[in-house]
Amino acid sequence: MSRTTNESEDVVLSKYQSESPLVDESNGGNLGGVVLKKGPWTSAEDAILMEYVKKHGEGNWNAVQKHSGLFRCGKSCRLRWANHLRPNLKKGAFTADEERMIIELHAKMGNKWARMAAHLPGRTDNEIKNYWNTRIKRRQRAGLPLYPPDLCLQALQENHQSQTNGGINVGDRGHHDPLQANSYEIPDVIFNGLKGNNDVLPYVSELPDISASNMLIKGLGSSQYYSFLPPTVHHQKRLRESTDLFPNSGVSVRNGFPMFDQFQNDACDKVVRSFGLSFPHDLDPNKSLLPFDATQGSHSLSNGNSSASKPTSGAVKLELPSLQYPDTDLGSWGSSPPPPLLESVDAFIQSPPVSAFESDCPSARNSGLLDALLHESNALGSGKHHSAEKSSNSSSVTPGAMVDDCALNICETEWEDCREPISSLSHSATSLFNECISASGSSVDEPPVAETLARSTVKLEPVESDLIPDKQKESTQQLASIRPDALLGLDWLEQSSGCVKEQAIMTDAITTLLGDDTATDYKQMASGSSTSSQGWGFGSCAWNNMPAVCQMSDHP
DNA sequence: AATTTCTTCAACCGCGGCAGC
DNA sequence: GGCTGCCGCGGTTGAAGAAAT
Repeated sequence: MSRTTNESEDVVLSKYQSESPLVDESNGGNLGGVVLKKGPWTSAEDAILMEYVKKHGEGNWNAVQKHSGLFRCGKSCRLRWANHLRPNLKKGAFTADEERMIIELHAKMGNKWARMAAHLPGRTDNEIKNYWNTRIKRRQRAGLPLYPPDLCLQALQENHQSQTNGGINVGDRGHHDPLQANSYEIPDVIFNGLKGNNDVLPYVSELPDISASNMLIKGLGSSQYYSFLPPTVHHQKRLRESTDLFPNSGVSVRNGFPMFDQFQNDACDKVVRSFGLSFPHDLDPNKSLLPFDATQGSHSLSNGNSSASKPTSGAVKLELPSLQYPDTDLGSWGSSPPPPLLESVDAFIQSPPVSAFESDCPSARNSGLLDALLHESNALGSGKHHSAEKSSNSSSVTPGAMVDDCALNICETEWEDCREPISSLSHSATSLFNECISASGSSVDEPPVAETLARSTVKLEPVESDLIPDKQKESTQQLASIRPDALLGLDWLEQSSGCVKEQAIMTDAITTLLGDDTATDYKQMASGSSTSSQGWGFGSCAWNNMPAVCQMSDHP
């Protein structure tokens, strides 16, 4: 849609110069006393610009104003040309193919709109960007994952198979074939990308060779706590939104995602994307490395204070969060409440780093949380004769080793902050979990799951396990692996607090909120997938070993 | 029918990279 | 090496239209 204004066609440009409020009087907008116009382009201006480009070709945009009499800055001209006047521009809605392409490309590249546009002839970066943002917003509002739930389930099954066959190969990447990989194993290269994306995840900068991906990324990439969640019956509004999104879809959401068929054989993609985390591939598909890219699902995630603190309702406006996270102030780290780790993860999810294969990653900033942790670890470790050295020199450290050996002890004061029940950690985790739940089909009309869960988690009310139906107990055990607090490695806190039974509350809440059917589904799926706590605990495991700002301290 | 709210997208802004001087 | 100007990119804004109330 071009919003070229039609006003008095043959614009008397001088009119704008003198009268229009849409003049750029800012620096650079006033070239030699000429006030440049801003705002919507008129068709006359378009004509002038087109004429100019015909004569002089593209480029040298700043000369446009001089030579054509167009009172627009070069930037504006370039933009207008590139987005609207350029020949061969495709107008109209994106085709299914294009949509699929965008999704794929975004998974690979993150928010590299221009690069994505290069793969979509006739489309502009702006169009793609707008499309993506709109899509994210829509799906976010709908509480839907970017990717169809059934793919999550399938991925889960496949993952289970792979786990059954090969077990979890945590930390041993030496003989790792990425293509055959455990879907959750994210190579360290991801963190190389992270290091380059300080705005997004500043806390991992300058990480030594610790396999941070083991700590963090697996948790995010892990889908157990998401994909096992039952398929859903969307409530009306959400259903409408999803059908809006995927016009071809019937009741089944799956049908609305024809474009994902090609991902069917890529469990990794499915798992990750189902969770709303898209891991950009190496541009070389053969490598199939998975630089961390998490895009969708990011709003609940990224908005650390959204879901948990407010009832989830249709009225809740889920805005795209600003990515402008304040710079980390390590100086105040020790005293400032909750380490913004998950928020940074949230931000990270929102604006995934580009593949580490891209060379344009800026250098890391030595201001990372994990960096700080490591630093402290080293300090403490040297005192305690812990093998911090080991961790810092190892390029592949198992999560367990991380905890056992790394000595990344957080001082108690820091942990005190973490314990704050309504910390951003719990918020984020709850948001995350809420995302999972809602994506699984709970509707906005349903009780606010996350809030309920959060309350459960926060209150730590003891519940007699005897009061919990067996089925729920089952679920409880399963759920223990997927609870947001578990994901955050908070298990030990509860245990140390004598609140183990609180898990039951979670299950109770889940069962209540999801309803019997879905709860049953969930239980079936859980039991069908694995009875091994390790299998189900993978996500938990990952999260338990995650940055564990929370965990690394005095864990017994 | 009027008003409000939401969605979309064109355009702007600021920043960084690069080249030329 | 520093400065300047140009270009391109990605994030954000705000007007216009659509949908909901």
